[in-house]
Amino acid sequence: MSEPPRRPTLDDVAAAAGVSRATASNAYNRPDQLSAALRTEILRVARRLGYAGPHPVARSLAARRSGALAFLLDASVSTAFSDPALSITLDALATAVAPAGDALLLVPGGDAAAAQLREAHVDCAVAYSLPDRAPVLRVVRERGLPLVVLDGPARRGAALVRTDDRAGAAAAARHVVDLGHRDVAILGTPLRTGTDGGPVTAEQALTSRYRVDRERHAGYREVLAGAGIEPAVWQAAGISRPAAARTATALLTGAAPPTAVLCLSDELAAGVLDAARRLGLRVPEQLTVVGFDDTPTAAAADPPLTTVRQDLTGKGRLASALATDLRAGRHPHPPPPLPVTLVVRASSAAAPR
Amino acid sequence: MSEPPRRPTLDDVAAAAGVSRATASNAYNRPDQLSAALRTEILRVARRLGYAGPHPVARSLAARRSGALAFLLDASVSTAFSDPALSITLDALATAVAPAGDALLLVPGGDAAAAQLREAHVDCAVAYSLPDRAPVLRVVRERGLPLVVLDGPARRGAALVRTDDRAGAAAAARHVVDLGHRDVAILGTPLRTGTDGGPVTAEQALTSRYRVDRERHAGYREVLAGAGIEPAVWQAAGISRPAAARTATALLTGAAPPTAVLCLSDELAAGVLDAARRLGLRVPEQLTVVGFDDTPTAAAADPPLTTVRQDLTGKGRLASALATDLRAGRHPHPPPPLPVTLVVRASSAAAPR
DNA sequence: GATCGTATCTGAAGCGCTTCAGAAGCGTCC
DNA sequence: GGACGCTTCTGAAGCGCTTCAGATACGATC
Repeated sequence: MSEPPRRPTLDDVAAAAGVSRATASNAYNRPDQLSAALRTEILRVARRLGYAGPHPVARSLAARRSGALAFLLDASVSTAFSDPALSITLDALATAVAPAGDALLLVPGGDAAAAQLREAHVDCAVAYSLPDRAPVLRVVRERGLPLVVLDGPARRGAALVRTDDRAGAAAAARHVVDLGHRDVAILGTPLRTGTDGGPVTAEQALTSRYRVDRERHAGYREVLAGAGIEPAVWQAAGISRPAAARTATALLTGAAPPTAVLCLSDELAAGVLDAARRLGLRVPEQLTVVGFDDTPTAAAADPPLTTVRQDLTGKGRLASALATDLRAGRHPHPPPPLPVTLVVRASSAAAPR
Repeated sequence: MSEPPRRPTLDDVAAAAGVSRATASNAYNRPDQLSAALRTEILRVARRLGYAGPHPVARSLAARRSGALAFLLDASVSTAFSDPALSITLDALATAVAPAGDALLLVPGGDAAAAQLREAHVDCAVAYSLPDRAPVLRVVRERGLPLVVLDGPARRGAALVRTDDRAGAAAAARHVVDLGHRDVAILGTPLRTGTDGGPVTAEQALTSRYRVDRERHAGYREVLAGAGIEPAVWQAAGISRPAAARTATALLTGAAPPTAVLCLSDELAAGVLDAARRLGLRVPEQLTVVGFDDTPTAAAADPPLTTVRQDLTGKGRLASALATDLRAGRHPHPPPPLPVTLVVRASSAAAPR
């Protein structure tokens, strides 16, 4: 194995073109600072030497900016991405930052997250629905990184993007109450990792580590309590559709099966539909199921899910805009919560009598 | 808004601790190069000053390594992640590189991909099932980045991780042939973007831009042709389950409905199950459906999918190992194709007579 | 013809760190 | 008592680039 030849640097290009390094640099960064002819010549020489452009790391060091944002996840990659709401939001964010040449550095949850972020070549962090005391946020503070928080937790100095989850949940609950349901269950995400799923107390649900979950539970409860309904609250075995199906099977075959299930996400709701189908329960005649988020899963479900729509794409784009402000040293006004809409489809109907 | 105070540097720490910069550096990077007592003292001083550790970018420039790999996707984030096979592979890769402090920079397909990679602070790239002439690979070459290719396309100098897709497809086809099916359809991924889905010729399928697809189509064809069967080959409207369901509805209600559908992924197969259910077709009695990959979707489907298992986690781990070799300047031996296994579940049965 | 503005290019000072070749100090060994 | 080997620490040379304050040249301006 021969030693790989040293890659050319900007100095090599400058020397070969007979100009100063500053001029060679300007050929790449400030075309208006040199004559067009010379610029062309420099780029031609660069190509001849096999120079691929200024070294990104050196460029960042000198210019004090890096072309990447850290995207902080709560869970492992496969777990986090088992809810399409994440993909959609992330997609919008990635698409919004791409034109500026920026990319996203994926920092999954886990033991290594803090160390990864400590070494990350980023000048901004975007947190996606982290639990209240995520250790990785400490590194964000220590490094003094601008922070955009999606969904929570709130942090001083950070820009918070949130949806009016409570109002959305309230609308969903109102919907099932109006349909005459009295035996209502709420299916939420796992309150702690590694659970098999099952009933929890309303208090436990309201003190979830995730802001979004707390808000949604609170919204449901608000309306249900107002209607004199004490819902059964269950945590699913995971956030994926199959995990929800497992838990829903237990819920629907339990001692006091509900006639309506309010779910904290569309994936969970789709899992409930799967479980109901296997149990021979007809939706919506015998069981009403309501989701949350209005991901493609909702419209494609059988029957199509009644759900609470939130603008996931707008969320990602807003995060990008806030990150841009923060990186530029501007301190944007806190945006208002993004609105939600109840979308009534075919998975909800009057309570069986 | 006051000017933010300049963040302390290693020089500040060294000065405050009364040592040279080299020693302060060693406190972080080579604990064996200084006395434990002094090291503790230096770190104490650092904490007092609010020094968060060596600046990652400067560190990378000096040490000539960066703590990140680029993960190159063919499509947008939400599209790419609509197949869990990607999440699982990516998860394994991310988990494997995390202990070394490395993270993954997400580079989605699209116009900005090349520019993003040109600016990326990475010292290795991992390509996930890119089409044959992905423009982003040109930047990989220009920058001289080590490259690990998952599934394809092969590139000289790159480490290629592949699965024995052809054998897997052949096994799936053999299975349905042995069950007596003669009217067989193949449901593949879109051959070009933006298609509505529909029939394609066998030749078109065999010249897909994706190596994996070519191999799987070839494997099916090999066995089917040997049995004298000319399958109907369809491309789905997308790689997601709902997209597959749409196309499958057309396929199953067409002029010559198949009794068995071989699908290029589990998501596609799940979509076929959805379509069949809505059409009142019983699986497997009236229709046999076979998937590919054995993602969690397969086992959780109703009925559970017969599919071809490949070791997605192992694939991600192998990619990590190869990347490590490449980054260290070692040139690993080309690994053999990862093995596949046919997993027979409840979605396949003898052809209706 | 002196002054000025403009377009173009350069020198040099960093950006914040790693690392290598020593230097210094000190106990050991024969 | 001098050579030797350790451990511990330092000086200085980069890593490859951006950018700012000039320098230079030249046609325009009054």
